[in-house]
Amino acid sequence: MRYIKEDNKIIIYGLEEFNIEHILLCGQVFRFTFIDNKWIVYSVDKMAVIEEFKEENKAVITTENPDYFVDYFDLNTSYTLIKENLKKFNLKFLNDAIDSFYGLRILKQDIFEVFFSFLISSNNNIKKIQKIIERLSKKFGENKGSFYAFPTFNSLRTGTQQQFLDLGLGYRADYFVKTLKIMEKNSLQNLRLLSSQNIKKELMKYYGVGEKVADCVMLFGYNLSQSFPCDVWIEKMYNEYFEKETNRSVISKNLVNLFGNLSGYAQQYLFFHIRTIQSQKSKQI
DNA sequence: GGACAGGTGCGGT
DNA sequence: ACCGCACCTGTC
Repeated sequence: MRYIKEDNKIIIYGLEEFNIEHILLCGQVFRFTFIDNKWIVYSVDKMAVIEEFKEENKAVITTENPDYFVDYFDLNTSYTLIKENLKKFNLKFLNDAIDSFYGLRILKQDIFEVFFSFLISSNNNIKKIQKIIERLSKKFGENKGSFYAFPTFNSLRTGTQQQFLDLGLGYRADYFVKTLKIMEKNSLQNLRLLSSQNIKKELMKYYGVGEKVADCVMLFGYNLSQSFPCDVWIEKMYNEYFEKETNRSVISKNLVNLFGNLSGYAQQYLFFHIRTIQSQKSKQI
């Protein structure tokens, strides 16, 4: 895939490695909207407008921060290579998933935003998570004119349990209060320097962070692709295509052993695939 | 109404 | 270590 960076835009040639719907709808990111045939993506205090031109096989990203979004969309990584390597496993359902969601990419998101987004995600669905984050940004984030920035730590730590409850966090309000308290001493940035095993251990010390959320933060925030977040959907997939196993920790470990540093990519293709199949099934009924 | 959702912490073994 | 259970809240 080739791209050209200009003052206020990035032009991407080759949609086989960049499909904005596949990128945004695979569950890794929550702040985006679709207006007038264009996608708008928000990251921390920045925004980008993405428009695809299928007939010309190109996409145009308009933004005041092209450098930031080249990194955010990980445009210097070849997904053609990743897909080739994943296909070497000769798993039909994985190959089908890759063919269906060919233009998917794992975003390099801000660690703080990822952390708190996935702290909300426990026992929760994407739509609800998006609404909570929207309200959270409006309440605690900086007003940027056309949108609200994701809250900063200093802003969020002024929040009370009642305020978080009012935003619809439910029992996760407690996760926020306690985790923000812990975070006054340990910063997320410092964890970057540790081994992946220790990062996971440290992440799980925060209240409300279990293995699944930790794996998501590792994959989407620290870009450690040797992570395979296992939720109900991956569990279903594993039981259907691999073997019967109900312990999600075991499933995750087995899949990381199989896919190595391609785990995160395999997870995204498979997750999207199994969820799409499931929602098609429920529409038929 | 009641079951369920993209998990986690807690209290039992 | 390994289970089973309760849990806010919106949606079907």
